[in-house]
Amino acid sequence: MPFTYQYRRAALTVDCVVFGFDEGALKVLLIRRGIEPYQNRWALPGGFVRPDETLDAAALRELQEETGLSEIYLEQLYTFGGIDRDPRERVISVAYFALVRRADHLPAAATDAAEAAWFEVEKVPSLAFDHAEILRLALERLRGKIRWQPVGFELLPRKFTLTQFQALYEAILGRELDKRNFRKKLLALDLLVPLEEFSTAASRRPAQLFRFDHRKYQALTRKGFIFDL
Amino acid sequence: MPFTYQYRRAALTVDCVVFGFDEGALKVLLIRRGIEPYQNRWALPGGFVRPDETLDAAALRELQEETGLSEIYLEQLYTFGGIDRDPRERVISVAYFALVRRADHLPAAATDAAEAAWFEVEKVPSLAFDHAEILRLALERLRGKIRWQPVGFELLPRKFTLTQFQALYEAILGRELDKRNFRKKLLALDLLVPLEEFSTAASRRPAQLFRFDHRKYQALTRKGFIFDL
DNA sequence: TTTACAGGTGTAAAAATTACACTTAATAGC
DNA sequence: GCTATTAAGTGTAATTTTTACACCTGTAAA
Repeated sequence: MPFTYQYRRAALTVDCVVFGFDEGALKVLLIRRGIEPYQNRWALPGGFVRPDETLDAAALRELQEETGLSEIYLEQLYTFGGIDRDPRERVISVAYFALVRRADHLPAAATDAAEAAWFEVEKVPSLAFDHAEILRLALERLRGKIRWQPVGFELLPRKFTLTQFQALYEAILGRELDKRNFRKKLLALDLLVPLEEFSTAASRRPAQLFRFDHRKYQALTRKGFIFDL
Repeated sequence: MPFTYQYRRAALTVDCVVFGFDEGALKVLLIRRGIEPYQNRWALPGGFVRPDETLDAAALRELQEETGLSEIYLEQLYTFGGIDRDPRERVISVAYFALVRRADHLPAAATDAAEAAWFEVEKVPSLAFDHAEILRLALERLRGKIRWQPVGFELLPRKFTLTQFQALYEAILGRELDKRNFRKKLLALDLLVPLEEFSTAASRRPAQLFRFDHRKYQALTRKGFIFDL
């Protein structure tokens, strides 16, 4: 027990709200806790920040360890410092939210023994700690953010159709959008590159595939832009 | 030295970016550090979070102690967890941003021995730690936020003229706004209550005074509204 | 060959935003 | 007390943006 301090110190954790889009629904990745407290309850992936690790690095590492995810969009959300968040002792949690391409990653758990699963955001079970509140805030942030920055790209496969894109936005915003107006505005941003390919999968008319132009996106992001639907 | 842990633990602080509006300019409150590190440098007001205190409570307490401010708008901004932020040891800082009515409060320092002063946001001196980055982020947040929520009210006296309001927005956004259009949009929000009073101070035509309708504001805030200028 | 189904496209009406200039009420200086 | 100065206050027309809306196309399955 080598580390002693004059005053009590809180433990520091990160928790990640990982969103994915699949089967037309917005989903969130949860893990089932193997230990007390809240044993067997579903919770957000997360864990302790190591002494020589930045907060961002801790969030990335935990995601990698618990879910096998890497190369994902990650952004700090909010820091939760309620006194009795954790029944054991005082724990401060820096919450992150992440967006992943479901298609790129394994269906559910990856490495750890812990069970992991995707839940539709409207159908999550009772969560451990204050994780329900963290999830609520993350959803609010995602819904707000998506109107300013087309972060939705992070949730779609690298090649996608406009219909897929619209379905994603409708799932996140929870309302229907006009097809023609949606396409008009989206293409007007000049961020999509039409490919010479068409989706073949479905048994219907093939749809043109697009990819996202990261260069133009970053240029626009620096200047700030509006993407209101 | 009674508190011992198996692993090293970071210290936890709060830092506050306090904005005020005065003499037509957006200002930020800084204190001069009395001790090392960065002795005599200007820094954001802040300090350690106590073991039984929420983060919000710590921010309010520090503001009260260091600047005498109370009853102010306060919002969590971001958490800074760089490894070498503080040369002494690892310190995690939860940054807040605050908006205060300059007229309601003392010109500068209030209680502590430390010197405190307001600086125009474009003319801040070199700051201690990573406080320049925190300030930069707070400014960005304020500029973004003010376009969605009329938080500017928090910076003005309780009774104000439309010209004062416009000057505040111009100072924050850093560009001139059209007087007629500004008034049209602002009054269309139906959040201002015209008073039967007129400003007498200046040596010119008296301007009508308004106050802010908190009830309508809260109702609108719940639904979400846009205030684009 | 027909049917089912998502893909794809343009225009007109309505609403919001922008640009713009003069009169008014008070004080200060002569 | 007359004049100059200063900010207060006010409306409309042009432009731009947003919204609402319906039919034809291409493929696969029946």
